Amino acid sequence: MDNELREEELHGARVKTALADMPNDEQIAEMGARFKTLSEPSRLKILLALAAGELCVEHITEAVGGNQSAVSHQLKTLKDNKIVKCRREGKKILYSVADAHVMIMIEVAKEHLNCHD
Amino acid sequence: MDNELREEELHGARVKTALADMPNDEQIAEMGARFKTLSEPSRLKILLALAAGELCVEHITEAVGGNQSAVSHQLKTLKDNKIVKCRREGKKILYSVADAHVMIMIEVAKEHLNCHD
DNA sequence: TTATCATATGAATACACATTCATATTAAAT
DNA sequence: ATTTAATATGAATGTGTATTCATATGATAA
Repeated sequence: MDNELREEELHGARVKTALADMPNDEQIAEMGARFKTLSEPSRLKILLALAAGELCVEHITEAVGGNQSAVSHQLKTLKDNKIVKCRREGKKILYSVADAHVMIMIEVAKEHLNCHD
Repeated sequence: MDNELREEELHGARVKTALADMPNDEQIAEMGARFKTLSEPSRLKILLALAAGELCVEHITEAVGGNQSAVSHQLKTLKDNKIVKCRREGKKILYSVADAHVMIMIEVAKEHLNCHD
C-alpha cells in the first residue's frame, strides 16, 4: 500500500510545520524559565499571596509558611526573574507583582484545576 | 502617626485575603507539577512539535534534536503527567497532545514572548 | 524462526536548586 | 553610639532529575 507513504508525507509535512513554527532556542529558554519559576510550590504560594496586593516579607512568610530565609531566597529568585519588584518603606521591604503575564498564567492554571477533562 | 497602624491593618487584611483565596496544598502541588512539566526546554519543544499534529518518536526526535532515548524518557514524563497520549500503528508509536489546557498555557507564554513590558 | 526496525527502560552520572543555619546588612529607636 | 528589628546572603546539604549508554521489548518482515 502507499498508505504508509501518505502517512510518511503527512508526518513529514507536520515536522516541517513544527520546525517552521518553532520558536528559537533563546525564546524556548525564556518560556521555560518562566514556567520553571512557577513550578515550585513555595514560589507559587508567594505569588498567590501577592495577588492580593503589596506585602512585606514578614507577612509573606506568614501567608506561605516556612521560615524567613527560605522566603527571602525565593523572593530573590522572583526578583531576578523580574516577576516581582520591591521598595523600601522604613524597616520593611514591600514586595509586589511586576509581571502581569505570569499572573495570567497562574489564573489560567487555577481555573483549570478541577477539570477532570 | 497611626499611618503605620493603618498600613498594618491593610496588610493584615491582605494576608487574610491571600490565605482565604489560597488553593490548598494539593492544588498548589498540582499547579506546580503542570508548570514544572513545561519548564524543561526539551519537553517544551516536544509539545510545540506535537502542536502540529500526531507524530511518531522518530519524527519528534528529528523536530526537537537530541537523541532517541532522551526523547523517549521525556515522552514518558509527559505521558505520566497525562499531557500526551499515544497509540501504536504498526512498528511506530504515534504521540499526540492529550491536555488542551497545557497547550493554552504554552500559547499564552508564546504570545507574551516579545513583550518588553 | 530469525533478523530487523521502532521504541522503551534501567543504571549511572552529573548538575541544578530548595532549604536550613549562621551571619551580615541596613534602618530605625533608644 | 548602641541596640533592636527586618531582611538579605553565603555556604553546606540533600534531593530531584535530565541526559547518556547499553540493553530490553515488541512488532513486523524475510
